[in-house]
Amino acid sequence: MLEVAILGFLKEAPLHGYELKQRIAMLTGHAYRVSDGALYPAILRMEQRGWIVRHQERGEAAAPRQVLTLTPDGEQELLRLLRNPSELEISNSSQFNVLLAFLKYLQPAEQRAVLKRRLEFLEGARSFFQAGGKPVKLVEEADPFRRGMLQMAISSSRKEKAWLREMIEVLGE
Amino acid sequence: MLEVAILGFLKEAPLHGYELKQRIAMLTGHAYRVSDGALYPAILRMEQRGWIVRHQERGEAAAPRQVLTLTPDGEQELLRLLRNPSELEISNSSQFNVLLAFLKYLQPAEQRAVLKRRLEFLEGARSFFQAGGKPVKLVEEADPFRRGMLQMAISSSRKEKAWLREMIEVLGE
DNA sequence: ACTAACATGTAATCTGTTACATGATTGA
DNA sequence: TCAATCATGTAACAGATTACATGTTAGT
Repeated sequence: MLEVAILGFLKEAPLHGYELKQRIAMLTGHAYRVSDGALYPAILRMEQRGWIVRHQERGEAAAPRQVLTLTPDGEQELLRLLRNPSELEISNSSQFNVLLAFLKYLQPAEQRAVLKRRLEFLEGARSFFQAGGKPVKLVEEADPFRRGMLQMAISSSRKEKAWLREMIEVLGE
Repeated sequence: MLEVAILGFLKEAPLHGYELKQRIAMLTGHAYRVSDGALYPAILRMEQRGWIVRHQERGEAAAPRQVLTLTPDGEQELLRLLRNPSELEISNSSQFNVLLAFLKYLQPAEQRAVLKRRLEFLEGARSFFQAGGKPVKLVEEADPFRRGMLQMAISSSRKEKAWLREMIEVLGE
């Protein structure tokens, strides 16, 4: 996820680490804040793999900025990651949203394939949420907190499925 | 998150590891599947800390089940975790949902405090989602994938805030 | 005969969190 | 003067992923 986000934002424009951190926080609605101890080692790793290069620039304040630019290899890696999402990236909303944020870089047929995988996941007879081990229907759930969860989950799932179906049709075949 | 889920489900009833895995998957709408390499070491850790005890039972098929029971210490730990959620657990929807699933074990005033923290997070002037570094309004977002993200995020956020306000009022003062 | 579900674990490796470490600029 | 924002990094530790390892039972 971190890697997709870094590569994705760098494809849009060269950025330095601090800026990446802010954009990732915004992208996820501040639900995920990258820590320095995750970000800077990740940048270093990706530099060593040849996906990004850095050049120094004097900072606005404080330490000099390490401006990061995507290499052709990095771009290929981004596309590869977007084309082949893991099960986690398909099933987890936050992870999937990161994919969605950079899906524009794929071809329509590839975009369609990713959206279809997400739709199939959501459509799967997964009857989520349960109390005593068995799936629970909204009306049967007595706990108001779980009722709330269920209600919100059902409503967002419905909305997302409708949107996915529409997009898949537009991207069309 | 894993620990809250394990302790929470075990407060409902003694369970073995495999069953815990299934319940956690259901709880999260299959968005999060605990791997064996995460679950069993976690169980061992929690046993060593005195939060759970195990007793063997012959398996229905396969290996003998290690049925896990919550100790009084484990129960205290669960309550402690529910009362003092981290920023991540407040800000991340999936994490927050796990809290919600076991919030019934807290006192109304404590429940209220947790819901209020979540509401404050959602209400914060965070203007989430962005394209070029600045917050973006729905109408200004050209990328259909990001538009979709934004739309769905706005709608679920609205729904959740309304629900939180209602619950907070019901829980009183 | 094979696959899925049942059931538990370990080991290598990777990644993340948290805390430490440093230091400049801007605004209250 | 103090806090916030800017800006980058390292180190100790905890935790997760993936693959390995083993074996049964029920259904097709």
